[in-house]
Amino acid sequence: MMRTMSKATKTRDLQRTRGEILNAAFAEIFTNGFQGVSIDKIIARTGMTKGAFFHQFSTKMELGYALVDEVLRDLIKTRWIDPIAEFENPLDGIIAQMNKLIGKAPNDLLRMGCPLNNLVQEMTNVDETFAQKLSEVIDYWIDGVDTALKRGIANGHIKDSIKTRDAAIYIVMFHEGMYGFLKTKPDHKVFLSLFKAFKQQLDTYRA
Amino acid sequence: MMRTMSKATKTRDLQRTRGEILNAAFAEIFTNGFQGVSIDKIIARTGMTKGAFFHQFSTKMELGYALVDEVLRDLIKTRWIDPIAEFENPLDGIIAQMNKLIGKAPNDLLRMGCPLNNLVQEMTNVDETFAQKLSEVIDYWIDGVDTALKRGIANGHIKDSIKTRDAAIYIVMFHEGMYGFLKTKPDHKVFLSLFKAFKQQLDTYRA
DNA sequence: ATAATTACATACCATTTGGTATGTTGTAAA
DNA sequence: TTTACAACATACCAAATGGTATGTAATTAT
Repeated sequence: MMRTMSKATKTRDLQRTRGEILNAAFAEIFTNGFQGVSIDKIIARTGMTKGAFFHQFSTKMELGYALVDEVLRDLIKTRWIDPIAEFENPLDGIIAQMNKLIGKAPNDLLRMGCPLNNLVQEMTNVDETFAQKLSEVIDYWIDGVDTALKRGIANGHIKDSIKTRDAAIYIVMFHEGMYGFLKTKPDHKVFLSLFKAFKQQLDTYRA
Repeated sequence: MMRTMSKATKTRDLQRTRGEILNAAFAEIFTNGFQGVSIDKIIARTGMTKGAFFHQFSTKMELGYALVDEVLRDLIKTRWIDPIAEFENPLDGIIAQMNKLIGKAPNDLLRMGCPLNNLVQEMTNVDETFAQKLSEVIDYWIDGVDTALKRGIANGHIKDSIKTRDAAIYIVMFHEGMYGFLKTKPDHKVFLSLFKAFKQQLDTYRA
């Protein structure tokens, strides 16, 4: 019969271990890039061994794929899609969230860029499967924005003449472009300058 | 006395060798990233040996620095700055060049992105000197656009109320953002969608 | 013409890398 | 309680990596 664990915490837990490895990998890859990180460094960060690693992932590439599917996708959802739903006017939500997550980020965080965008730029040309999975997350993001904009139209906050998919593409591209650009110039003045142009564009969508 | 070379072409030429290595490195790094490329692969492409390589560059990093300083900077000048000067209205020049170099590029080239942006995203967080040198090239680009816009104001094509540096930052960011975004979605429709928004923004600068 | 130097070639090396083979022990079903 | 397997740990390996030491021939200065 099925028994949920009792006594002390289990010392061996497949999913927990997987999560810890993915977290360590995320941090390492975020700062050094996928190709700049070794499996040894990742497991060193977790305190585990190669046995644990290769029990979860058959190759380094598989770890990368899992990271995109299981971590990055969720990150986009949590940071850029779900919060927008809290706003009655999705345009205000998008603007508020950009200001919160990018505009108010410290400079050393800005220099690290966007985990998703970093991988897109590094890996798209290197590995086909990587490219596909990253593209799926981008699409997921675009779809999320698209849906939010459609809600804005139904809400009466956005002109119904606006082509929501085109607008969503612009919005996502601007997020990633901004992230990428601020890596070289992690300056609040630069953010404000770009932010202003972004808001102007979004204003043209308003009903 | 100084004699320019005669007879056959010199078999040994420091600058020529350096150029060949830099060209091979550029191609390799463009497709695999800096960290994804080995010195062996670069010299294999040139047909030279390690002796030649390390006579020019003391480390792999030094090659990267030289690539930014001696190749990427010139690429930006040739592709994105000089051509604009041919147009009386710089805004038209910027738009025409974007359409020419990105809009009319084949899909497999679009998937490779921008050599400069690729390196920015990959290396800024990895190596401080790399970040600095890349930042200098970005600044060089921004300065070039800034100068062009100022000429547009003097020309009477651009409103003199426009803050040219802010506009230049927006323009350069949009180029790199577009390049980066099209890596995941190398689709002409997507280009047109973004291109339209870009042109709309530039229209707000016109006198 | 000769010597000195520079531009490269060759051979080699310590370390790191992704990956494997094999052991050991916690855990759950029978 | 035993059995069986799953979740790891340990030890090891071939290949690739960045880099060096040293040799040699082309070029330049004397």
